[in-house]
Amino acid sequence: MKKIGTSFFRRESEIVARELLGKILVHRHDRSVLRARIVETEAYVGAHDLACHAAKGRTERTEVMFGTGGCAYVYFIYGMYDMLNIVTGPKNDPQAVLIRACEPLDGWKADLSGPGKLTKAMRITRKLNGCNLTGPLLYLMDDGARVEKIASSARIGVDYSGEWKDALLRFFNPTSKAVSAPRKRLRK
DNA sequence: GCGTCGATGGCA
DNA sequence: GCCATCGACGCG
Repeated sequence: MKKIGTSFFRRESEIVARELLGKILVHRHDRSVLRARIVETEAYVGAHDLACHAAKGRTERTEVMFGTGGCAYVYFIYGMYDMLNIVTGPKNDPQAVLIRACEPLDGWKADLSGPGKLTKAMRITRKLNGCNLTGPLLYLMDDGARVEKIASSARIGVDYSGEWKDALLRFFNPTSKAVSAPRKRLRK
């Protein structure tokens, strides 16, 4: 069981999105520790990716994505949900991986089968935007677990993104029951 | 089991 | 006026 370090995050988001499957997300909150295994991710591959928020330019909201990989990008959407992303790649290359679903660990009973559900249950909010993922609060662990097979599909909810809407940049563990709802759109 | 719809607020 | 969402509701 080892904590994941900076070099892991400084690579392309597609690679990181695949490798994050099976890794453990840890949030130390109040006096408790919330842990969950990642089973579904999406890669947003850069400013040229029209589904990536950074395609609309460098703004206060997207600023974190322009930093070096290894920080959290947490944004608020639909007036009620926070989305957790992991910034990847080098400085000034805005890439990120959206964490879409996890399985709770340590006997914790929670439904983490969706990006909004998982942040709510894990108490992850915009206050963690910009947080360094190699720090003590929010971080990732590798316990050596291997994901047998990785399934892919188009990303969810990005129909507005032209030719990018069909890119196979959603990755998930097909054996997990915690994968978010639109399992159907999988196309191998 | 499906499709549709409304909640709700920050952002450009 | 959009949204990297979710749960409730109506159907039959």
